[in-house]
Amino acid sequence: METTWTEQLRTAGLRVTRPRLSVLGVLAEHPHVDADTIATAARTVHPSISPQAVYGVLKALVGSGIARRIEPAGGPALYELRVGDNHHHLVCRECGLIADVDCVVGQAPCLQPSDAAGFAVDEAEVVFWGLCAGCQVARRTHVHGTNSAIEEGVTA
Amino acid sequence: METTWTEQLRTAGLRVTRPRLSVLGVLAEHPHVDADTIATAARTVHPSISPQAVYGVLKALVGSGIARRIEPAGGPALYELRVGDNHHHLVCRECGLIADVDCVVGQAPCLQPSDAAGFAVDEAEVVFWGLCAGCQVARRTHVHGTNSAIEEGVTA
DNA sequence: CCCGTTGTCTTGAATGAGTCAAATCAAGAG
DNA sequence: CTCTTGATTTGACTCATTCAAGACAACGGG
Repeated sequence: METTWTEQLRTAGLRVTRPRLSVLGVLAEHPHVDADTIATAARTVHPSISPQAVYGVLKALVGSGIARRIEPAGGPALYELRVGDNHHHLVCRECGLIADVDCVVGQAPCLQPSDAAGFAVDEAEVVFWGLCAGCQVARRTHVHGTNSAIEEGVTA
Repeated sequence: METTWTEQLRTAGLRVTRPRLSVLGVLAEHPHVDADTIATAARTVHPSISPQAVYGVLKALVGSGIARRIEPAGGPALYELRVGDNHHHLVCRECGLIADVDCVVGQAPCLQPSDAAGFAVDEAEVVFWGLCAGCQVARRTHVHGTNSAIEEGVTA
């Protein structure tokens, strides 16, 4: 898996650079991260990387279909490497945790709204909002404090 | 319809003020508008209204369930008065036009992902991305210019 | 193995949506 | 009419993201 990054970049017509490999490394470890977290994490392996380089890399990756950008309401954009399999997301209202959901309907699922109003639909984006397991427990225990750590744990 | 705004505000425990009625007026005429457009439009009827007042009003309206906030990726937040009927949206990639879609599956539709991963889901948000009728024509006519006017037309 | 081209990264500044805080103002109860 | 309290104004500020110019490095050709 790891060794294909170089090939993937080359195939996409992109040069293989340190910043790009660093960002890909971070994305592989953390399924859903924002640009700032990527920058911080990437710096442990490539200290001189700049925030703008991260934005540039991400734009290139998204543009060539290697990564995907998701923008949950009320937060910064997140990036993930899982592309092309039309999956959706569960977002925790409390802590921001994100989990993947495979599409309920099959391959091209929600692509048919009841009334398309003349639109040529090419993508259906589905976001499920709710409370993750951890935050449900925290709320039941009446520990109403905000455990707002945005961590990645549900990878399965 | 118009006369109930006052009642709606009172029922929600909110004071009936000029800025609030102005914003409600704009929202009633334009199904999906961003805060800045609301401010501009509201100013034709209440010239002294400030942008921050609009944000405050919108927050109050959303908080009490009178309005709904939607945040399409890559653009500012939009507001609409249609609430509580669990409908979704069609967004035009080209011009930003937004149309409503009634839910395909019924009342509480997409609320059941295939694998909830322990989440307690309380809302499913669906966004269909594509090209509106107008932009399809424009593209076929090889008029590849950007007709980027964000207007409301599909209210039906 | 070195060199030049060209795409990429760095540095620094700017934009735009949205928020926060203090002071003023007015809705509506008494 | 007056007072209380919630709403609005004004102004400064944060944060994510983008733009621009110059320095740098990947990699194909010599």
